[in-house]
Amino acid sequence: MALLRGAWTAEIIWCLSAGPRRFGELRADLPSITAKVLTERLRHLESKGIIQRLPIPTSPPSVEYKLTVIGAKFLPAIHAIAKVGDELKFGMPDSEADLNEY
Amino acid sequence: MALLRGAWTAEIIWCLSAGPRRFGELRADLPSITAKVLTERLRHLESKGIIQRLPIPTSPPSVEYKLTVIGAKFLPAIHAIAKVGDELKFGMPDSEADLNEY
DNA sequence: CAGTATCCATTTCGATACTG
DNA sequence: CAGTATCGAAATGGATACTG
Repeated sequence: MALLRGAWTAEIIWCLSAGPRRFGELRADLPSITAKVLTERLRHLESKGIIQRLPIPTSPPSVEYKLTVIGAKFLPAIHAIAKVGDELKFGMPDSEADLNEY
Repeated sequence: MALLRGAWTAEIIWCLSAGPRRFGELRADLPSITAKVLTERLRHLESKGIIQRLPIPTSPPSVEYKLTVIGAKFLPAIHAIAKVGDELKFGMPDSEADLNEY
């Protein structure tokens, strides 16, 4: 949890789960994140070894971010979280949810 | 993620996954949480419908907290998170982790 | 036992403006 | 394009002391 801390963190990992992505693409994926916060989160995740930053020396410059092997280990957890989110947002079709009190 | 926000939140749900638990028991489970923060988290989780608070009119008074049906939906996600945590702390025995770059 | 009441430090977020 | 610089607001966390 300490590693997933902070707004957007899980969402960023989610976005990178489909493959490497550039800074601008991440901004587009996360419509309401600011450049400042995105940079903060990316730097944080990088410092924890969860993502890797790869500057590509083109002009204009571009930078790619990708999950590391360590970062990929979070995917099952992120998917599980996303699944709960969906269930709570849309409900489960043909649910038996209320049949068994926990 | 918004619902799991805050330190201790996931740990509290984890503690309640084995069954109802009283305030004092939760404090014992989470050795370094303060009463104030525990109360805050419990009230928050209650307001989101994730746990239920059941005062038991004894003397001295005791209060039980338990997961709601909604709260139980978080368990797969919490377990997945816990699993990653273990992997990162102790490493996977006989790992093939590094064979496939993500 | 199960909390409240204060106070304070730190972290985090967001908006806006600017740059190599 | 991919950031950085500032600033202020808000959320969060922790310590300590007190209570019905």
